[in-house]
Amino acid sequence: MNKKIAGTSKTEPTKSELEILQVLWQYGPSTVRFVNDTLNEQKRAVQYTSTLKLMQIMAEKKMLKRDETNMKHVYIAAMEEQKTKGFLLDRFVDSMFNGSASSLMMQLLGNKKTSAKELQQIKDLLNKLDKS
Amino acid sequence: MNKKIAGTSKTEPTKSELEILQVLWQYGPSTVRFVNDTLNEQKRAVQYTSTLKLMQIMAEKKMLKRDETNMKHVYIAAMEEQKTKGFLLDRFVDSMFNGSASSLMMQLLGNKKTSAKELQQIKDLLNKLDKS
DNA sequence: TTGTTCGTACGAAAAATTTCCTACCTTTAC
DNA sequence: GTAAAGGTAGGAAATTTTTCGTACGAACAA
Repeated sequence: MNKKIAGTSKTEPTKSELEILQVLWQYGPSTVRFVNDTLNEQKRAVQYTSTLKLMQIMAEKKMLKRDETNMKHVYIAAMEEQKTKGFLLDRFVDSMFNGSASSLMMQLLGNKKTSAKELQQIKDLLNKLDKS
Repeated sequence: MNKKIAGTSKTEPTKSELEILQVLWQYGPSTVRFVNDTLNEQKRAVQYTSTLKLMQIMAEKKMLKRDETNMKHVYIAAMEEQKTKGFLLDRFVDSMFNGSASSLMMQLLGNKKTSAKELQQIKDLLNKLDKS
């Protein structure tokens, strides 16, 4: 009746946590200062200590590792980018499109004018899959 | 300072709200009882009054409309399925894949989950886009 | 009638998430 | 040396989201 999917780890990043992960994935191991600056620049206003606190929590949860040898601690994403994105994407497709990738594509292509270049890349991708 | 949410159109369903929207999109106008039963069957254990409360809140926020002519109120999704899904998908792609549809595809197809049939449907879709 | 079942309304608690204040230490500039 | 700048830790508050208890009215069967 109320079944959980086997293997679903409890490590599910919240929205803010995901933002931080994105920065670490994109730029690699970083200090809190750098992450915070990047967030403020790319996303939204947020206080230094808020980012700090969140990253500390994430480290506790083992989402991040950190190098404390220096005073400026350096944080590293402990969740793999591909795995995490794959997991989240799967769940997104499941809950929003009944697990149908083509439904998602339809929505994606119908909704937004995807550039010709994007389209071509997708086609190439599909062709590659054919041949392998 | 702010007392009402009504005007503040924050068109962003939470996780639970989205679950309810899905039921209404899938089955059309429904009573709380039906939605609650469906959630318990398809998703997870949740008390009737919890679902009721949430749907009342959603009605306040204008996410749902409701017909009160009968004792059993009937709720209707006020957010369009396509629009909402499109919006959420866009945001998902933007935040997770830098807005790149092909990156998303790559990730999606890299996951073993996509069937051959799905692949074919996606190809057909792309071909259709070519011709139009 | 009467009691059981099913419905809504409302308040508030509980839980989850996010934010920031304060204390205190280290490094750097002068 | 001293002050300013920049760092961490931790607690607590603020917010958002979710859950549920309680009250009470309507429907319905016996």
